[in-house]
Amino acid sequence: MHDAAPAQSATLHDVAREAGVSIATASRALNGSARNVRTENASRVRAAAAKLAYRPHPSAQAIARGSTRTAALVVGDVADPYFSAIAGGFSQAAEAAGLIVTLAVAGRSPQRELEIVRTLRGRRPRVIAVAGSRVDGADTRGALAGELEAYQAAGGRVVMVSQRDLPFGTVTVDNAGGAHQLARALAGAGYRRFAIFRAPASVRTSRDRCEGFAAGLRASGVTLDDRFVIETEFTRGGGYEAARKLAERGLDGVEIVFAVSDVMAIGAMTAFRDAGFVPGRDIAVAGFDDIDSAIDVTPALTSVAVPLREVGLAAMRLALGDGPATDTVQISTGVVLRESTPGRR
Amino acid sequence: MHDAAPAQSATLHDVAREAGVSIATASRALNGSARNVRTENASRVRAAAAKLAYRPHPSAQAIARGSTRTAALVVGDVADPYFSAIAGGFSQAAEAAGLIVTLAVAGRSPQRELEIVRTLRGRRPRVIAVAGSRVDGADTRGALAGELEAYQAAGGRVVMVSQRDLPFGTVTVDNAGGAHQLARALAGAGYRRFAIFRAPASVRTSRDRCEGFAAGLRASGVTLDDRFVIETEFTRGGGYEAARKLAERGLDGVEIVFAVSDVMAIGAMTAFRDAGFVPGRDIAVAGFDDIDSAIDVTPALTSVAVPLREVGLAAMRLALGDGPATDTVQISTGVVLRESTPGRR
DNA sequence: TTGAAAGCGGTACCAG
DNA sequence: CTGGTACCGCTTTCAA
Repeated sequence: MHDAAPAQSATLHDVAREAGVSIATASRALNGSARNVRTENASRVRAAAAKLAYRPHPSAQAIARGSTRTAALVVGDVADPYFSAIAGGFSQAAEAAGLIVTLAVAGRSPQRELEIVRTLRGRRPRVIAVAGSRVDGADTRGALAGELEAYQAAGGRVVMVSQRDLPFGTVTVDNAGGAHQLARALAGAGYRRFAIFRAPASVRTSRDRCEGFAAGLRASGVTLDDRFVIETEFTRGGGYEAARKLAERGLDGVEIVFAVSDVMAIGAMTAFRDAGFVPGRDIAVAGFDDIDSAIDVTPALTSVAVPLREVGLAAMRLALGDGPATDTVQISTGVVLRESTPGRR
Repeated sequence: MHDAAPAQSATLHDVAREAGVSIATASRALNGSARNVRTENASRVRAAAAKLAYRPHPSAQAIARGSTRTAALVVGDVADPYFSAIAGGFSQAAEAAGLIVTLAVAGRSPQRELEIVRTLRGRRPRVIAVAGSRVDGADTRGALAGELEAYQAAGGRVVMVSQRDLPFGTVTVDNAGGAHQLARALAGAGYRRFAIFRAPASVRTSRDRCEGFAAGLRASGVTLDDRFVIETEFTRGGGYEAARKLAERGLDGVEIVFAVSDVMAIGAMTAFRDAGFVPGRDIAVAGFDDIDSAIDVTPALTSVAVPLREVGLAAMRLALGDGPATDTVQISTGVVLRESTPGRR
């Protein structure tokens, strides 16, 4: 006994034969634009299709009409709540538009990101959205831009999520503005001795937040001691490490830490606690993003709310909209004060 | 001035012409199986391809060779750390295998899940992995099974993630066993008056964990009062609500809550705290999954560790492996005791 | 309204 | 080893 040949799924051809019409008619009845099929024929075709469990072959359609029904999203790391929230919004909007989402994970490497965009482009999605952390000065940047430009020239829609540094449609988050406001609010709450946990300067998001924060302090007349601007990894682990070191030195007189992302801030809080300091009492902590778990940690984390789902939705809308392909949509942010920064005095 | 025609990307045809060879040779040089192209020709073709920035058209390849290079993953909700961790593992393994991941979000609705699988199937991915929360008794179950069977009969690989209740390859998590061990450990720590926060009985994962836990209590000689088996939503909000109500009644003498997932448990802890009870001191809490944030909440959450990334990896391996299409891989779980259950006495 | 037929971008078999 | 060519499944003129 040998393997049964895998049952091939029915093709349009089969449906047409079953319905006793030409394959052209079948095509028109099942998908077609101008509905010019006699109702009787149409229903016979539909019946045949149902009977045979016919499914159109998207690849065939794609190649025949020169366009697909997919939207591609590149993220740094799906498991990071920042990206997964964006992905949630994006895929919701995509589904609403009848598009299937193709997800690629770049693992925060510009090199990998470039490879991915190259591959993706070959698949001719209707839109490519890139939500990785843009990194300055990467030698791959020019190549990435070139790849995306070529894709766009061939009719694709490009959307960048985060900062505008390439000439494509962009959904920006008001990182600098949010950080500025946060700094003012914290200075207003009486804090004077700040530390900042930031990612390497090449990470744009981190840099923008950091600069906005510094500007906000300046505007509030607070001096920021550069020794306390600590560079670490843009992850929970990075936040943990930075906090651990600071705690080892007995906090060095620092009253409050601003970490450029909530995951870093949360890691930092745990590190402080592990070292015997009570976050919110011995040391205040603030983050950025307002991810879901910000309200579930103790004390609840002060943060800058970024409507991440909305960012994903906006990216899709921008891609599908008929505005110029280089529009920028700015998503605004807002300070949320919680118990991790009770204030001084 | 009118729109420039979108620059079409180069086709194999163009490459062949540029290289001065036939399109068949070009195809062989660029992709082909048996490499039987004179080296000189091969390099000319490659040069031409590079010059023209040629990318093979996956849809065309798919239709020509009758198979795609994609793997589809259906999840309940990308933004849920449970699913996003699985998605992370899955896409890592997929990339390693040269497959592109197509992600669909079913929003925890069996109806939507069915529609999605239908659509997905049409796209002929190499594998379809379904990680949604399997729900018993949904009238769509038979239809789902039928759809997947047809897909499999046509040569596709199906992998279910969670429990084995359909005759496909399955990655199961030892939900019952882990919950059983957890119950024994907690009973051993001196707890006697338990409450359980569970999802509706139709949600298999929840039921398995619940039953395993109850069995573990029985094995430890602890009686579980049915009044304290509380049904709620399988989300953070569900955990929060259940805890809020319990707190309203002054905890009713309950010493410890087992929530069938960490997100529920974390929501519950926040609710207890909001109501003025200190988790870990006034009321112990345990969860399941051991998601990342379990160690960042206060007190750190006792849980059952489920290696979620590993689940995703295993799903992909199972799909690509050449074992029988109905293999089951069991992912084992382990109790992690933390400060949210300090023990009594 | 309908069918025939010419592609869409590639693959693979078959002679040469 | 290489080119010619028949498809793959579907869409879309073009005539009838």
